[in-house]
Amino acid sequence: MLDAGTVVPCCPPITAGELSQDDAEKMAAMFKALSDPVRLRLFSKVASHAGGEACVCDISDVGVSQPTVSHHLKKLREAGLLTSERRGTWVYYKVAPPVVAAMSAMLDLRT
Amino acid sequence: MLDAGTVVPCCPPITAGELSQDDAEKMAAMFKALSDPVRLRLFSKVASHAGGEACVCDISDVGVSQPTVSHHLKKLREAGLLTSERRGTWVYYKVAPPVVAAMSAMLDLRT
DNA sequence: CGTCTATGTTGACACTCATCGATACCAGTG
DNA sequence: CACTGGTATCGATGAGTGTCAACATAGACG
Repeated sequence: MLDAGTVVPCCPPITAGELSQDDAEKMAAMFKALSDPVRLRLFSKVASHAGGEACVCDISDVGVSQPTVSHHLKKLREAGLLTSERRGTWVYYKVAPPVVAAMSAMLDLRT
Repeated sequence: MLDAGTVVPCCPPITAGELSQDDAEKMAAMFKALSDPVRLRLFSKVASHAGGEACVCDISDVGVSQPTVSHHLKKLREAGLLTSERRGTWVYYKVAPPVVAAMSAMLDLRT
């Protein structure tokens, strides 16, 4: 699939040195995934759900149509921030802790 | 100016609960500022510079034209991630720690 | 198999954005 | 004052993106 499960966190804190072109593109793609209000809300709904996991049906009331929700979830998946799994009728999304941790660590300003 | 110095960090870790529409829009705007490779590189150059501060002339070799660099720095300023100050001939940009810290804290997955 | 519900995909459209050349603004220096 | 170098703004353009309606797919159930 397009799950981008191979995305590997890459970078030390920004204070540690300039990003390479490559690293900048990788990290920018992750930030871009969270750069839309609808995606941020979907992401927060999954992350704050019990076990960091939620069914699409539990989180899809964000004010846009169902295809749009699906589209945004795909973006979050491709960015490596979420993973998805089908269990019977429903599809469950859960957060990918390593990737999120990499973003958080990059913005850590402690020297 | 448009410095958006009034942008206030708002949000607890995503694991703590769903974001409101308003908070989602605020945070999305910050993430969007870092969602471009050129901006990320500019930001990392400033953040990794001595004192978290750098002259535009020190950081503008990112492979795009001077107007484009200026445009991206403006975006980072408007998002509240950087502040700027003119000192004589040169303009210096420095990181805005509270805003960056808010983004980092939001992605903290500890429960 | 047929049907129903949940989710993903496609195609189209309006809108935003990154980029550049040209130009304007600002502060020294002569 | 004119001139020069650093930075910001403007206008245009091509690429990218969020959104929806329509359709497709997948599993459950009879």
